[in-house]
Amino acid sequence: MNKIRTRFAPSPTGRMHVGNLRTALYEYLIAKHEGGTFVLRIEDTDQQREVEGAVDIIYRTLKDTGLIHDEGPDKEANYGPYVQSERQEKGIYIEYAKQLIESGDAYYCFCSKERLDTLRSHVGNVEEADSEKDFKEITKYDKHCMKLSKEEVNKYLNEGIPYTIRQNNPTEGSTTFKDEVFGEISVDNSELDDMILIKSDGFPTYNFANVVDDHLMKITHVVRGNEYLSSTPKYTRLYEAFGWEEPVYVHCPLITNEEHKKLSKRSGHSSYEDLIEQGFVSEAIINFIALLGWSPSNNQEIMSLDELIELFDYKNINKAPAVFDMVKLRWMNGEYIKKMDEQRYIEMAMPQIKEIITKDIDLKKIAMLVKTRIETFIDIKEMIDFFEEMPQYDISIFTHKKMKTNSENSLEVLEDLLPKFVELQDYNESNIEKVIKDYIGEKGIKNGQGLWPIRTAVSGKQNTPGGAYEIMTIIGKEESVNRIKRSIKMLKNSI
RNA sequence: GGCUCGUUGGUCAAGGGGUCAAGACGCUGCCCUCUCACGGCAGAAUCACGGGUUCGAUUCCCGUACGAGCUGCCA
Repeated sequence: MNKIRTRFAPSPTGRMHVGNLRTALYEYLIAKHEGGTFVLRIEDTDQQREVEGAVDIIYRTLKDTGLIHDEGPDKEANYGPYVQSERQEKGIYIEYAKQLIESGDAYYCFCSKERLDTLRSHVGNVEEADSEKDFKEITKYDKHCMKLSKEEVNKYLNEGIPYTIRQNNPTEGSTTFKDEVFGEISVDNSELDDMILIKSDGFPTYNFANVVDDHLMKITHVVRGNEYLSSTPKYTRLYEAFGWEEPVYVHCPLITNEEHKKLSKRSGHSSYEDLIEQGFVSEAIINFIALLGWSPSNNQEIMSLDELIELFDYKNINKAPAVFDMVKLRWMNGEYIKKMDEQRYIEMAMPQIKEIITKDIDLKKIAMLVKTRIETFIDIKEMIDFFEEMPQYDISIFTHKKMKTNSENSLEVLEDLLPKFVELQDYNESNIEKVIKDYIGEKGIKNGQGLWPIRTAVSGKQNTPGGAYEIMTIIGKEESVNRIKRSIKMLKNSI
């Protein structure tokens, strides 16, 4: 059996869409599972849409996610160039297109945009239409230019009239292809439009370049989104016209938003970069999208890239579209943060912490306090603001039913303990704990009755990461004492 | 509109002619606990509908409904 070769063929139009990332992931996994080759090819055939710097984003994303390609523009091997505009310059596509013209499987088309417009027929009635969907244009080229004689074609060519080259599809019979996920699919040839192979600017269309390059680069498995399922029969015709062997097709189910619509740029989490900016971890993103439309036979959910390579089998990719569930991604990200080794965690958490805290206190300790409490790094900020500055708060939070606390007994605890903290020479966590524990023991009260008032007094919040000891240690003696004094004052005023 | 595809809890999903229809997220409750979180335990919640085939259909077939994708000199 031939060695598997898959390819990731993005067009450099901006950030990496998660749908594309998942396709890249599956392509990588399919290749690596079998020890095959993963190729990167840049499809920059649309000069209009090309965005500067987008190629760098592609490189960076693949590197950051660990989807390392074996061949590509930066890793030339035997099948280069790996950039379609460079291949176009070499005349590769036009050469193959002409071959098709020779065999009668393609033809020159000189139709103007205006003529093409008149071909569009409207379906539905504007007045009756509920939405634009109900009023759609349908187009199918009428093979007008196929009737041109060879002389006419040459004449137009010599005159420099702009032209495209179109595929000549049969109008009768049907075309069948096999997809590994969706099975056999047949379409009537009458449905097949004579799609454009070479655009009037000389560039190939995506569809044509794809077929030519995949063949030339010996790609064995074509993995792509389900949105290409409908155009695949036209690919089949192309392979047939060339007499080339068709690759194995693996069409992946769509990824949708909560509204079950194809994930769009507007969704806010549609690109890898968006997700990173929102505090997600690369590994978690990869893990999560791997599970969108696929699951391993052992039912494992948390998987490293290596485990994915081991477990991945495209035979059990799903057909149904999958909703991108932000809530589950958040959970998974939290799992990765909890498991993360300390050094890397601190490194990633620190920028967030420094945005909130300017004081010279133990930031690392704060970081460790929130490690099991966050799902994304962005979550840190709102949790730790009280370390920087005591928030405005209402004394009603001293009252807690389960802790059996209220303003009166909280005041008592604070007044009893304040002098002890003031006296405390070595103000560290274990000493603070000892003071409080001793006091609780002497008074014969529950832990909660002693600790709730203190934690509340030094934080001004009902919920905090960490308990009284940790917070007091971090903010230090002076600040602790000041905050307790302030709370005592508030309590006195209200009683 | 046409073509193509899809439909197991709210979401991701396993399964597949006879099951109490896995698991995970989320949700609810309990335990742990100085709060929140972590961790542990428990619970509610699913085979779109209608016909077949069959002793038996969530599973196979056909329709219907609903949803989605495509219908570009975009990819």
